[in-house]
Amino acid sequence: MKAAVPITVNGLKASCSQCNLVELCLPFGMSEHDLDRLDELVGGRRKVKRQQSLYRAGDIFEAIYAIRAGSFKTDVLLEDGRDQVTGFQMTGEILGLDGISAESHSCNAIALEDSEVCVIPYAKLEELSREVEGLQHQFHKVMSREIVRDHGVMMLLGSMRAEERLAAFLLNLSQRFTARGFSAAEFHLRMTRDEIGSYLGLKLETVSRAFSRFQEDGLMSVQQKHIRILDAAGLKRLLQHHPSSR
Amino acid sequence: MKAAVPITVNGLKASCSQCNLVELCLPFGMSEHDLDRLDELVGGRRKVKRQQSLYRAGDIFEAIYAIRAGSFKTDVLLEDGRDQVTGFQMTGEILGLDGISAESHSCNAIALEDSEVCVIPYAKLEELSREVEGLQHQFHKVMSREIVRDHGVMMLLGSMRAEERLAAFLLNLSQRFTARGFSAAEFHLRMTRDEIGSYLGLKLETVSRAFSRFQEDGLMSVQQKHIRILDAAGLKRLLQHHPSSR
DNA sequence: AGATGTGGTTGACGTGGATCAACGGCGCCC
DNA sequence: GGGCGCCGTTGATCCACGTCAACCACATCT
Repeated sequence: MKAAVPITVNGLKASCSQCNLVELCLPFGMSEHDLDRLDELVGGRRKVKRQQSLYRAGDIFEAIYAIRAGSFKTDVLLEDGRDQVTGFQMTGEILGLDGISAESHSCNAIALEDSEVCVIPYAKLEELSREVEGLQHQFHKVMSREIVRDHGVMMLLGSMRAEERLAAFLLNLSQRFTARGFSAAEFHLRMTRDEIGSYLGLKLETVSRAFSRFQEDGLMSVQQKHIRILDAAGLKRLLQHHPSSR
Repeated sequence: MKAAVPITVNGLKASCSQCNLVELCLPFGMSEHDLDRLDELVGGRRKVKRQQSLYRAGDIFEAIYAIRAGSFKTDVLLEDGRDQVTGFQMTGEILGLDGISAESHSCNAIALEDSEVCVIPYAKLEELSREVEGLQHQFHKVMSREIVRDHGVMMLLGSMRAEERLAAFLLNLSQRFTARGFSAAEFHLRMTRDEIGSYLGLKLETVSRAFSRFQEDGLMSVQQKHIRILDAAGLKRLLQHHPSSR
């Protein structure tokens, strides 16, 4: 439990070289030597309470953010009120890359739980990555990874059926929890059925039914947001088959 | 009409500063001074015939490409044979950004017509963008724009109905043709109904029916791949309404 | 403990788009 | 110039998912 602290930039000097998330975050793969130079990179930290936004669509773009603790969703809105969750982000992942192109953000980033981010002023990032080759390279990789990830989601939305989508989603979560040292099989969903549905292009009832189906089939146990995967291989098998390979 | 030339890197010295696509391509927004430095950037040109690939998923990543003439599609494949078109690219647009993250390409880039690209060796791009601030900034914007574009497609795939998807697609094409000095209303589709369907997460029959519907409703005239938009405002109106705002 | 609200589950029913099938237009190539 | 193959159109039918509605589980507040 953390003490209650107002949601502001705080003066605490953040240091990438000291951070235990270095293996997951922007500096991944950088040399010790280059890493030392990053101490000037992080402008500060910022806490964001559950349901509050780190930035909103239209905000001018000044910084990107590395998640230090907690998790977020990003979503985009259409004029007519429809919205779509474009991603869920966890510790070590980078938020805000969408803002570079238009110098203003194009989506909302909202905390799914009380969270904390490192603020990386973009001007400083560009400046430093002109000097530190490793940083430049890693930053490009992070952006490219985001593009590849989005292609995966497009694949999912464009050509998978409901249960396949949910299976792919859960396996992806599981793998990301594993990378963070948590159990691959048992975890707590931070988002609602509605948010999962929005991300997967499904209605919340369909998501709920797919969960029930997986449970009936012995693939997993589901109690509200608490998930335990019992048969990961079975879930993977769901993805290998054509939708209607009659 | 160009003379037939074998599909190889040719020795022709490409020059961004002389290129009439500069307003659309990577150097967009760069100063005259910075632009001069780009002459070392482009490694050469490469012609790609219709249906041939510029690169394939799994190829090691060495360069990104700027389309000088023609157009491409990119697609990703699932193990089970399903595939999904992730984008259509036209002159001035950049291909290959997906390759940076894993140092190998994650999708196929296939020419929709006989095309030509500028080859931009990635190592050289990183090197030069450490020296030329304008280039660094523009490159980041191009990557970010790709991310924003992908979010738009996710929105489309996740929350629009068939006719809305096609309308959005056509309006997007129209706008990109306009930016290239072509007619906003009348153009030639370079891709098949099947490819459009794959991109939009629909079957080719559904795409065909939506075209027929638009024609019946007087929104456009369609003759095979030749499209004329008669009522752009009507198409836009299709996008403003909820799917089932009963 | 009871009231209230948010999120999740489940059932009954409707529908948009997939599937299956037949056919038409057009270019290409022997 | 006739046959072949690809692409596109259209109709009939089916089904996965959406919609609508009722109900339940929990958390929070008083």
